[in-house]
Amino acid sequence: MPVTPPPLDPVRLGAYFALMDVASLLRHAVEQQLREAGELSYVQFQLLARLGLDSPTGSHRMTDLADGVVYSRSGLTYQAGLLEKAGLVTRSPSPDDERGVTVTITDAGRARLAEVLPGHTEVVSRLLFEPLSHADAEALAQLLAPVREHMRSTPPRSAAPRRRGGARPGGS
Amino acid sequence: MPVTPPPLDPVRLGAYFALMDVASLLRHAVEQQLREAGELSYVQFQLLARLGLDSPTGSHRMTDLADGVVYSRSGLTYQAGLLEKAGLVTRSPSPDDERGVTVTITDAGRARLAEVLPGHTEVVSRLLFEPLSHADAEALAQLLAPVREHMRSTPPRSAAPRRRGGARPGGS
DNA sequence: TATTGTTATACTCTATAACTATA
DNA sequence: TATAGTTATAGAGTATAACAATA
Repeated sequence: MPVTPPPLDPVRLGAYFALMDVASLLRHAVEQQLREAGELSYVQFQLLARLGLDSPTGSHRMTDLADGVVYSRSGLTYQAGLLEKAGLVTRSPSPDDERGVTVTITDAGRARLAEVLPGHTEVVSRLLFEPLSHADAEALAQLLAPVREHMRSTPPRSAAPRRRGGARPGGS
Repeated sequence: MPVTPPPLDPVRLGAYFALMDVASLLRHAVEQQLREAGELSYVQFQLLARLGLDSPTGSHRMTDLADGVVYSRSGLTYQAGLLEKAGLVTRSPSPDDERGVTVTITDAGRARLAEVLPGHTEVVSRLLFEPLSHADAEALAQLLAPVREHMRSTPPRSAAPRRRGGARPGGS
């Protein structure tokens, strides 16, 4: 019998809705730009960016790639499949673990990324950062960093995908 | 011939990705909760919340509802249709403008909202606000408020849906 | 037995364009 | 002619479950 939690105070409620609105509008704009400039979905862009910018080798295991980008394995397989079909990545069995698949960005993938990046930057700068000072941006980053870590380390509350029924939060 | 815009500095880049990550994780969690607790999508929840919490009368014109919640008219029609089918809202011709449609939340809609709200609050509190002080939340709200306004007032850059080809940003 | 990844499938959501009706 | 909304339709994306293969 869960006790009714205290409702969000107006300040937090406002912060929550502002966050969702801003992210939603930004994502919509960014997806449009990515689509028009390079036929990429945002998820595909994230995958390419991880491979091309984050990784020195240009490679990642599927599992590592999934982290934070996608919420189901099959979703990642789907997106990676699209990228592969477009010639932007290759997939090959991981050398050390035969179960694993290593995804590697191709030259075409890097080229596509480079093609898309300026416009992407432009949209983000214009939409998100135009009304923010550099100090604001820094403050924003520092506010959100611990939240991101917290979210990533917090179990999704239905951690075990093996359970059959799952806990139905039903109750009254 | 657009000059290559200056790339985002690391601070802004970090803020951007943190924002997108946080919002994405939060939305995912929230959608799951809404679905489990009340068979609602996030968009449907937003619509109900606007009608039930924002509006004193419990009514809104479609056009007003669309604002910021949905990016195409047909999308709103679709979601409003689902809500109506579920008995959570009603739709009727607007009294003053025969073209318009007024959407009104029903008692069942309010009940559903009340049913879902505690769990919703709980998820947001736990995921988003646990690592933030009240002052942090306030700072976040104040940083995002002008961004939201800016985004809302910035034309989507392809304002005219009448154009056929559209400008292909192609050319490298 | 646990983990990695794929496949099949079903479903939700979104967007475009064509259309109707009122202002 | 412009605006409000609906419909038809098509496509993209997601998630679940069953499956195969390796650790």
